[in-house]
Parts: sequence; C-alpha cells; structure tokens
Amino acid sequence: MTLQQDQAIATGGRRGYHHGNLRETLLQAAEDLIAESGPDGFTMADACRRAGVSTAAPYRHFEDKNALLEAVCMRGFDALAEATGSAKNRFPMGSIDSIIAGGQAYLAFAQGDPERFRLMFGRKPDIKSRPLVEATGVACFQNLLESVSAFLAGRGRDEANPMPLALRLWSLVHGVSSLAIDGPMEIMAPDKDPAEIIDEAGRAILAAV
Amino acid sequence: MTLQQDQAIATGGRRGYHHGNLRETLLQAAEDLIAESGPDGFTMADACRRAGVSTAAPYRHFEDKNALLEAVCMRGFDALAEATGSAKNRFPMGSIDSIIAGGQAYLAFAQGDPERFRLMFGRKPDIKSRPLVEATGVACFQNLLESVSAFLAGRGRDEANPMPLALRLWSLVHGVSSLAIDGPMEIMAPDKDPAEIIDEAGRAILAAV
DNA sequence: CCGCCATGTTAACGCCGCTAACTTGCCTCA
DNA sequence: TGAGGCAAGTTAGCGGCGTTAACATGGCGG
Repeated sequence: MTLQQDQAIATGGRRGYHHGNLRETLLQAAEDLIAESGPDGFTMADACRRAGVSTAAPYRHFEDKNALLEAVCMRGFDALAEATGSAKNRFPMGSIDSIIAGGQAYLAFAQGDPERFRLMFGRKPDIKSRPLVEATGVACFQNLLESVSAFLAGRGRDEANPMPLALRLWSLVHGVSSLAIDGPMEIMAPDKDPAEIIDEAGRAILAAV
Repeated sequence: MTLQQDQAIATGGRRGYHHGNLRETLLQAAEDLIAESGPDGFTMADACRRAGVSTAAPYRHFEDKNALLEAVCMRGFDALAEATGSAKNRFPMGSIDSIIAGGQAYLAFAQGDPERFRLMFGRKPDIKSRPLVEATGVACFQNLLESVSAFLAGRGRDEANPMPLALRLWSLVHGVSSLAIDGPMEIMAPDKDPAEIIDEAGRAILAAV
C-alpha cells in the first residue's frame, strides 16, 4: 500500500495513470448503479464511466461482469446477516418476538434496496456463483436456525430438528419480501403492511409446533 | 386469414416472402428459449433465427422486446390460473385440502418452468407491463380469494374479509416456490420436499383463524 | 387486373462485453 | 542509485444485441 494509493482511497479519485483503488471503487459504483437501475440495467461501461476509467480496466480486478456481480452479492449477504442478526438480538434469544423481528428485518432489508435483494436471490450470477455465494448465504441462514433451536429448546424440545420449522418461516418471510418488492402485493392489497403478514402468519406457524 | 396463412400455421414453416404466422411463431420461440436460457439469456435475435426471419421482422408485431416478454408473461398467468384452479377443484370448495392443493399446484407450476415463473414475477417487463399484466395477475389471485372466502364461510365467518388470510397463504406459497427454484432451498435442505412445507405451514396458518 | 398496404428484407447505428497489444510508473534489488 | 519487472492502466477492435429507416414483395379489395 503506497502513499499514492492511500490518497486515492481517501479521496476516491485517481492521482495519475493508475487509479490506485479501482476494485473498491468499482464495487461501490456497481452497488449504486444496481440500486438505481437494477441488476439488468447495470452495465460494465456505466460502472467504468462512474469510476473514471476505460472500459477495459475492470478486467484487471474481476474475471468478468458476473464476477463483479457475485462480489456485490456476497456483500449483500453479509449485510443481510448483520441486519437480521442485530434485529433478533433486541429480544430474548429464542423468543417469538425475536424470530418475528428477524423476519421483519429481512423484509426491511429487501424493501430498503430491492434491486440488491433481487440480485442476491435471482439467478443472475450464474452457476459460477455457487461456491462463494453459497457459503455467505448459508451463514445468513444460521441466524434463523439458531433462533429456532432456542425456541424449540424453550418448549422442552431440545433435541428437535430446527430445520423444518425454520424452512416454513423462511419461506413465509421470503415470500412476503418478494411479493412486496416485485409489485404484486401492492397491486392486490395496497393498504396492507407486509410486516403485519409476517407477524400474523409467523406467529401462527410458531404456534403450531 | 388466407389459405397461405392457414398452411403456414399448420406447418409452422413459411411458404414465401411472407411468414404468415409470425406473431404466434415468435411467441412460441420466445417461450421455448426462455425455458432454455431464462429471461436474461433470451435475445430477440435468437427468436428470429428460430422463426427463420430477419431480426427486424418482429417489430411488425411487437413494439419492442419488452412487449414480446409481456405477452409471454400474460400467457403464463393464464396457465397458472388454470393450473391452480383445476387443482383446487379436485377437492370440496373451501376445504383445507383444496387450498393446500392450489398452493402445491402453484409450486408445481414454478418448478415445471422456473424461467417463465421468474419472468412473470420478476421485474423484467418494465413499468409498461402494468396495465395488461396486472389484469391477468389479478384474475389469477381471485382463485385464492374465492377459496378463502368459502373456507371462512364454512367456519361461520361469512362476512369476514378474506384478504388478510389469502395474503398470508400466498406469501407462504410464493416464498416456497421462489426459494425452491432459485436454489437456496436445495442448498439448505436438499432432502426436504418443498410441497411438504406448503402443507405443514399452510395448515398452521389456516388453523390459526 | 391493378395498385395498396401489411408484412417481410437489407443495411446501418450505437452500445455492450470482452480481448489483445501496448504504456505507464511504482517497487524491488543488485 | 539505477535498471527493469510487473501490476494496473490505456487504445483499438471484434462480434453480438436492440432498434430503426428505407426498400421489396405479393395477397386482396375495388
């Protein structure tokens, strides 16, 4: 890390022939552009213009467009894990409230940056994405598994497999989030707050154990 | 409709300078190509090659690529409404079984042609899609609303608004379907049949009324 | 039977993803 | 301290895409 690079990082601009911090700058530009125009509207050329480099430059840092999208994707999973984790921690571990709060944070994450959410859960970054993205996605799901385990333990079912219940809850929350950001929900019931659906149906699912 | 056109329709091929049935042929080609490569992989040029016409020909029948995708989308909603409708009709109107069967048919539809499902519920056909696609999508949702109304009536709640309960069920079913076809579900629980999740959680939601 | 016009064609534009070949200039090391 | 290697930029160019303008064909109605 040179002085020039330090300055480039600090200012975000370039200081000579070399950019000095292009990888990070491109990631940021990609996140911004995706938030504006969606994963489909995003182009490598736009990101280059925003970063102030030629259209060939990114290929020194990313194998191709897909690789850049994968990186954005993984950052998204980290952010999602953080959001849901901190939401559920505001309530007692294993409590119904903490599980509902985690689900509602998932929804809020989707609503806060719908395009990134679409990127993360759509098919966009092709098969190659698997190995890396899979790992971060799994880490994200662990949050829920832990909460559900604690919930079951609190009901005297220490040995129960948390997976089935966790899948029911995840499906519900993911469905609410998808329908909310992709439009259908607002078309069918414009006056209904999606967070309420998570609350109502989530408690019903938990009550049925 | 001329004799030449009739033959073109029957054979699927062209018989001269004019194709005779290009609109329908393009729609079919688009559906096939989307099923093979997804909405993102689909190109106008591919559809033209498959239909055996020049790349400019489609613009006599569709305003642009988006319009073609919208048409495919609407056909999909018709097919989905038919699939869920006939599934629920195999059980008594308003019964829990009929509602579950409808949801599982929704899932089967998604699994049967994941790419079309993604097209229908993704953001792909842009804002313009609204007026037309909205109508067919709403018609699709009516199925569920009717079932839920009948279910509530059977429980002595003739006057209850079916919307909240329908939204909970739809969210669940849509979430299961999305997670199943986009990969995450298989990664987390490869041995779990998604249809079971609909059955388990669906009954829990219905039991909580 | 003749000319209109719906429906095709060709040619071209600009944008995109990506690569090859070249250039710059920091950093290492004799 | 100076040379030069190598990471990280550049320019130029390829093929493919969506779309349009201008032109061609030929079935059908008057």
